[in-house]
Amino acid sequence: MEKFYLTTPIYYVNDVPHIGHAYTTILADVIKRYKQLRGFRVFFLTGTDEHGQKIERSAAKQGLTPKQLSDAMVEHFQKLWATLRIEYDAFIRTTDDIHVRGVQKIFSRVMEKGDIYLGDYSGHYCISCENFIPDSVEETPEGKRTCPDCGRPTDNRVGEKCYFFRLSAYGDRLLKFFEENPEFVTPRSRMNEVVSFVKMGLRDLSVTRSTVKWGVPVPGDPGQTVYVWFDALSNYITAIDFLDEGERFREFWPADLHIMAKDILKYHAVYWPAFLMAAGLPLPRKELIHGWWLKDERKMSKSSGNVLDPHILLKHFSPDAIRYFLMREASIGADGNFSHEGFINRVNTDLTNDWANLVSRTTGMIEKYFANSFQGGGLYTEKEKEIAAGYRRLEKAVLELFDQYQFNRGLEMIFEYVNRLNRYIVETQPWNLAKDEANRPHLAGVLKTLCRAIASVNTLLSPILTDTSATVRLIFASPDPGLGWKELPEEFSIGQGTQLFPRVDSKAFFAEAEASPTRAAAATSAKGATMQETRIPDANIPPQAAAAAPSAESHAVSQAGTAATEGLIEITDFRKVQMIVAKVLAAEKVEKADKLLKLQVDTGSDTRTLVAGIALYYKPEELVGRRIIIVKNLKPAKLRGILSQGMILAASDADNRPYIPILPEETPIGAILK
RNA sequence: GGCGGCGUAGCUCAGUCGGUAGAGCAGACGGCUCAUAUCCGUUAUGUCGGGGGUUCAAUUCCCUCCGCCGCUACCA
Repeated sequence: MEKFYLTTPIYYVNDVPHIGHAYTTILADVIKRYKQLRGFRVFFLTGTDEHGQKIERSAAKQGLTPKQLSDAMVEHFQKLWATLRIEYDAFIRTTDDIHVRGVQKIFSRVMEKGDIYLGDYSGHYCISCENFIPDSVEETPEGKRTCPDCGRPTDNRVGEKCYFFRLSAYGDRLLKFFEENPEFVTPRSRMNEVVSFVKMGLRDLSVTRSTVKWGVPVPGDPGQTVYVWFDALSNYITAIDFLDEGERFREFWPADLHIMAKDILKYHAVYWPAFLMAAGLPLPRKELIHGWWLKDERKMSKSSGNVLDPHILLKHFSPDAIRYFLMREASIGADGNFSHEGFINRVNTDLTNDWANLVSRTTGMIEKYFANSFQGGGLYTEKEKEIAAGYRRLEKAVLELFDQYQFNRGLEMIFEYVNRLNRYIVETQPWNLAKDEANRPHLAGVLKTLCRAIASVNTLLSPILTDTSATVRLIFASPDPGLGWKELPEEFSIGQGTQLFPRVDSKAFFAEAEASPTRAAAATSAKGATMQETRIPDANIPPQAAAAAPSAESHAVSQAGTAATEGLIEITDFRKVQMIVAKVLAAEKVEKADKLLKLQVDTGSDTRTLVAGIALYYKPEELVGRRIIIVKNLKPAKLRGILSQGMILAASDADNRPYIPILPEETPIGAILK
């Protein structure tokens, strides 16, 4: 029996589980059950990431130890997984002893090999981001540096020593591996992203922190703790007894499938394989990258308050309905869109009207015409044979799709067949056959064919519809849970039919959903399932209000949309942009950059650095002493390693040549433009 | 700015290695009554993002423009 080892990311416990976590984990569970159906010996791992300063702090805030906080959060996750019928084989916590010691073992091994070295780093460090400031970030006149990620000034030199992983040495080996295993990352577009990332060159990675106490101590150097990725990614092997390289490890490693959302691709597809190469371990076979769930076309986020809490769905829908919707509605790789209308529609149409109703009308007729028990044989025509043949064709096609994790397309085909069965009932008209005693054998043949078809289809649905498939199996007394056309005997009885999927009344649902204050309880960031959320040092989550999604206001306006108001903004929108007068104190060209000028400006309230792409047209000395207009509240961004805290306003012609408005000498510095 | 992808019925999407397009949902009409007012059949609509080119013929190939998404950058 072939083995199959699959994993979800371990979820960071700074937040309660949201729909993104649920999606990843349900997907994993569906794959597990499907693989079992195909005869694999499956091991399914999930868990939680519990280390880091963030946990340390929020625990302190609540008067708890980090472990106590983690324990409470872990309970949330495990409860939800149980409710959603997730059957994992192991739940790893990074605070587990087996993990801590396992990480230390890998660390030591890589260090002995020489790929982890003690760096003599004496630069700046940002405490809040737990990150080093690269040397390319220049010092301010006061000897401070600004963190490129959060914009906070810092002159901390706490990280004078830390350990680095020699990632730079693995670029070629990674590229070779990608070339030989083009299917390593699925879908292909994600593989391409990884390849181009590696081709741009890799820098060594700091893998420890002396500032973080809540973590795995570095062996032989307890002042240092192992940092995020080295700690977290290792769970995939520590959980299966890497520590003593026990039977489970020897049996299941390498993993056959790592599942994750797109935001942690780089860490899994670049760092993780490199770590494993360094440790001399085989690499995982495949990584499946899925998209995020959008809510009504918009990204879910705490700030938008549109995060979807699985618990609210569970109040109205069965776990099967939720599992079905998530698997049916999004194709792997693309972002899925979640709307309550779409959800209700999908569940009512497919599950209630088509599938449950098919079961219901079949059981109803068997009860009515045969008192739930078939005695004697049946008459079978070409049509009945075609139903069986149709199932065999269906199963072949569906297995091919499921093998590629294309559950949405497989389910689509299954429901085409369900429709075929409903049509078959109309074509054969059992209620008319029942009127004439002479037709009894044919009537029996029709209904028994339906039983066999339903029992067969039910198996295909069983990885997704865990509860109802068990019920259906009971009703039709089909003992064999395996695949294939179910050859039920000629004489058998069925159980009492039940209502598999109660119809959800959308009006009632919305009335209730509007009334319940969804936001408060479960406000969380709802990227897909992310291993680390805020532990990702350079996660680059795009700012919410920025280009991607229209703001609520502008959306509403365009919806209301007469032509006259199209594209117009409210005065409140305008006021969000703080434009002020600033004086240029100093200007210089940025090294190794043709177009960039670095400016020091006085904003009236502070002195800050701006970088502007104007070097082709303005000389530094032209600008010094001038009063210009800047956007003060623009999110800082690093350009060429320099943090730009704002933006110069300039007119721009068709060739992108800038024309900077220069204000009169007497304009007060810091004056607001409005 | 670079690389990649996308833009097809009111909605969600499939598809065409060139011969003017489909599936589900929503809509309209009809049929059945076994079933959770469910099921089955018939059916309207699309200048297949705009423009140009190659061709007997383009939605499908090429160019260009517009819009959107992803990664990335000396956009901020």
